[in-house]
Amino acid sequence: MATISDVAALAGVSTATVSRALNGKSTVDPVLAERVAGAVAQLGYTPNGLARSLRRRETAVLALIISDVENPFFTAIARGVEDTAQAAGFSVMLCNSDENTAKELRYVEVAARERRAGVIMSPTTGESDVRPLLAHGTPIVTVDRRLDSADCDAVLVDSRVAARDAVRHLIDGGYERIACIAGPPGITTADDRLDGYRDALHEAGREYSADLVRRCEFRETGGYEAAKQLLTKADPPDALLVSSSTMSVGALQAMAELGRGSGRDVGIVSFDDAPWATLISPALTVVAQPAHAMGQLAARLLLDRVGPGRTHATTTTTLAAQLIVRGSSTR
Amino acid sequence: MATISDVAALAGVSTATVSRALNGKSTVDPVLAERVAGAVAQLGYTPNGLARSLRRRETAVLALIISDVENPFFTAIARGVEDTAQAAGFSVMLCNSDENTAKELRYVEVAARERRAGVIMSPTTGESDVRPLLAHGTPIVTVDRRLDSADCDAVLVDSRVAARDAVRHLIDGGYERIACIAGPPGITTADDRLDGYRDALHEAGREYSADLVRRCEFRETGGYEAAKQLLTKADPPDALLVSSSTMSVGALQAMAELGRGSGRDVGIVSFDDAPWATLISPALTVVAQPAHAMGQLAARLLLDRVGPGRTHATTTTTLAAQLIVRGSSTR
DNA sequence: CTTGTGCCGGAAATCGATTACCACCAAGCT
DNA sequence: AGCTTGGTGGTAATCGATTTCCGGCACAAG
Repeated sequence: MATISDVAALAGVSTATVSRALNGKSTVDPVLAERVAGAVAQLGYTPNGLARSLRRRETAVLALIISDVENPFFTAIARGVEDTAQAAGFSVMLCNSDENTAKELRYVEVAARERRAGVIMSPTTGESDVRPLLAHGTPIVTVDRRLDSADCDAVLVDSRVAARDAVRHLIDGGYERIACIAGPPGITTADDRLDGYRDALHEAGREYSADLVRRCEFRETGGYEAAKQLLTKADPPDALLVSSSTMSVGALQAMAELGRGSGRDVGIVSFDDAPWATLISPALTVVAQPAHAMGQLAARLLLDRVGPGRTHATTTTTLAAQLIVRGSSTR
Repeated sequence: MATISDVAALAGVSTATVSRALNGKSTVDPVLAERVAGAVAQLGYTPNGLARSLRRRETAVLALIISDVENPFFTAIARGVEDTAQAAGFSVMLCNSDENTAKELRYVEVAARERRAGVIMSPTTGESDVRPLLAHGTPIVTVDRRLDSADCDAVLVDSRVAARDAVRHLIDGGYERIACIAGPPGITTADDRLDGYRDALHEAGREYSADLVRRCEFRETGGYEAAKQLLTKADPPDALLVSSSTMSVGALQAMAELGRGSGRDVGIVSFDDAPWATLISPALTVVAQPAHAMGQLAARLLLDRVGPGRTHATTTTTLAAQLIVRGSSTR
């Protein structure tokens, strides 16, 4: 493995000159620069990024901690983050927390230990432990979910309003018993969406009933179980507000098994637009979230804080979600 | 930022002892170990992973270079890789090459520069440049696609046979003019699937016609355009073999726009099982690939090569895909 | 001709850990 | 008693780059 000393020896200069020639910081005699370039090529020298980062006390790597890369919503965020980061010369380390605070903390510790330039996370809970990062002054930006345990930039969607609007839409459509399949307690978006659901019922003068609420993981099986339970009750709901597209896959499967068509029999509105939403019949009404843009923005905010003393006040950006009405929410 | 020297000073011992106490390599007097632990806690010390990696000449980070995290097939692979890596104490750096050899090479260089422990990649072409990795002896495992430019472990699916079987199935179902929507030339799976398509036609004594083949990106828009072109021909096909679920979304959209139902009007078999495959009507016949298992296996193979002189012969594992017949391929 | 002013490149310090090597001490053996 | 042995812990080298500091040289001004 060629090192900078090997290059220096071969080029007949000092390591300092090699470094200067390669980084173009200070001016170097063109003749020497040429010799260095030749030696680099001849040896196939690749600078050791670890040594460089150690000396410079900075890395060009961001960590992205999300709950699950298999969830298309987070995938779109990841894509936005990666696009922006890579354009700025940064790499992205991907971490799946699986909504598990222990796993999340482990990744936070790794990010701190490896001196990542910054961290973008969708925290499992508002109280997730990020002290290892705070101790190092590593900038943090949260995306999709709030973090109360630290003061940092946040890129959110107004889930509560979006959920309220979705339920209003169902109410306007004539649905009488609207149920809510919500995410696990403690996850800020899950709680917010449930609050929005309540808001809409309240506005319409309807009673809120815990009977019509199921809380489960943001996964297909969660949606399946929840929908099955709800629809096999003695007095089943005639509409569902589902908190993610992954859950909707399960919910729609349960409906199919039970012979309930969407729209006419059971109205359904799902969070997250999915590519397949228009392929099913009737097409799925969704609350589309600007996931890719969220990722991009989060990355930009984070990159703004990377580097020396960039400590402006923290910001919270709340983007609007868009209700896209299709056939599944009309009779 | 507390360093090991700070800890040593506070505990009244040398840095060597701190290191030994923390890493449990050599035995350390319990009294001193206690003092070290106290100092660590008091200072909130986190070891600098860069310094450690530099000295140890090894890192606990794998790079995963795939074309697109938004493609569920690759996402599933990523998940398999991450699960296995994280269980072994490794982190995963995610890179999107976008089927772009320049971008791919950039990531290969980063992986080499940052001395990643190993690289798992789905190369854009069989000739992708991985010399920077070879120069460092960084182990490589390819997943889903072959790499001819280096001798490394590979985890593949027998795409050719799978495609052949899928087309056979369509032929048996009575379809007469079967078209193929294939991926870009140069991508090994794309070429293999096309070969399999040819094999089946040949076996059945049918003529191969380039007219019935479209090559496009593994994306929704690619599938859309290709299907639209094929189905608006003077003599349109009555069945489609589509090379990925992302393309199928587009193809199904095109079919819907043109008023062609799947199954009866146009038979369709798609690579990659998708969660929504059973939600559409008729349900989509697919060639399911064991993506998660592929990721796990690739990670295990890679981890087997990480570390000193683990240089056993390279292996190629070819997994079978499974044809899951549903309604979209029967009249 | 001397002094001042840049500029360039080399020597060496530095980043923060791990680890080779050695000094020291206590215990065991002849 | 003297020597060996084994276990501990400190000193300093080391990983491979970047960067500070300084010496030497060239050129301009006085």
